[in-house]
Amino acid sequence: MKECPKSLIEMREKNIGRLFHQAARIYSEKALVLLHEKGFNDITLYHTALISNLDIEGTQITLIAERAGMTKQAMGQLANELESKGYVSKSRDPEDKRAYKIAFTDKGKEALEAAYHIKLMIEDEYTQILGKTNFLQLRQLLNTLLHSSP
Amino acid sequence: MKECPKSLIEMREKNIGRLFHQAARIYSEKALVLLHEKGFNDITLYHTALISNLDIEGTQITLIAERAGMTKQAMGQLANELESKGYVSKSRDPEDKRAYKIAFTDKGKEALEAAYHIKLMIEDEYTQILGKTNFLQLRQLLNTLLHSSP
DNA sequence: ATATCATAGTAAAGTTACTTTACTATTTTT
DNA sequence: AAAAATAGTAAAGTAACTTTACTATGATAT
Repeated sequence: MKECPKSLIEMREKNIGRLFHQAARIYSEKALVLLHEKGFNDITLYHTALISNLDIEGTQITLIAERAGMTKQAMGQLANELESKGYVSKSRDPEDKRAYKIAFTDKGKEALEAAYHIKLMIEDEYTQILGKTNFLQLRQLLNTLLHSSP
Repeated sequence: MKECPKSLIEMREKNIGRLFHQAARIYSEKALVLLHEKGFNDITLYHTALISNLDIEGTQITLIAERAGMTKQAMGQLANELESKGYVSKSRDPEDKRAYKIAFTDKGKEALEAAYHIKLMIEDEYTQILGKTNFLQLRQLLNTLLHSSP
């Protein structure tokens, strides 16, 4: 019978990976609830893969997919869904007849703006918990980690 | 035509929620690659929902499910998969004939130990990037955030 | 003691968020 | 003008779940 070091039991407590996951999940859930409360209740977290990679002046599906790190098929599907919900428009790119330009509709811009305010609200909440300096340092540390990790 | 404040464009850069997500994803992917390299290549991230909530002395399916925040059906399925892969055993709980006790096999304990070393390796890498004090503070700040956020 | 309610787990179907494979319509390169 | 690359679509498949519905056992209330 293999023995199991005590440390393995403690392992779960402070694991930085788990902390990242929990933090991410809590943030997402909170943001989504608030977005739904503001009336945009047909948006899921999946949709944000498109929304958060769409430029104001419009973007091709393949480029959005690349930015989001997913296939163009999946992004095409997302674009259709968000188009039918009225958040984005889909029009032929005049410079390339194969391509489409996905762009925000007015409703889409309103949702984006709502999302921005929610972001500010949550950051405010975190600042109140941690203090301004600590919050800024948390963000800075995460940024450093992500930019230096290959 | 709705106008779009400039700040919305910058919004994506420093969003703390996105930082959490990216950090979590990068950590997970790295950990999984290393675990596969150590020979445990039939484990997915999904499986860690069971593994990381299993006590050394064995745990009932329903309790693991509760800890992982998922249904007992899903956890039952996970338990069967990990049993067939040889990482956990499934035996009737002598104190409750309805229940099963899921426990690590020797192979499971080896995988857990490997996971522990991988955790240490990644933390070490992060410490080298950020410095010891900063790394510890990052973990502390995340802990504070998660424990005070309702 | 026994009816009833709760709990542990299973079975099967459905859903979401994707990927893979295979295709068409243009554009670019040669 | 032919060949190769690119933008997008279509349809099927997969992973990671949940929902609904069930059985077996245990706890509680009379």
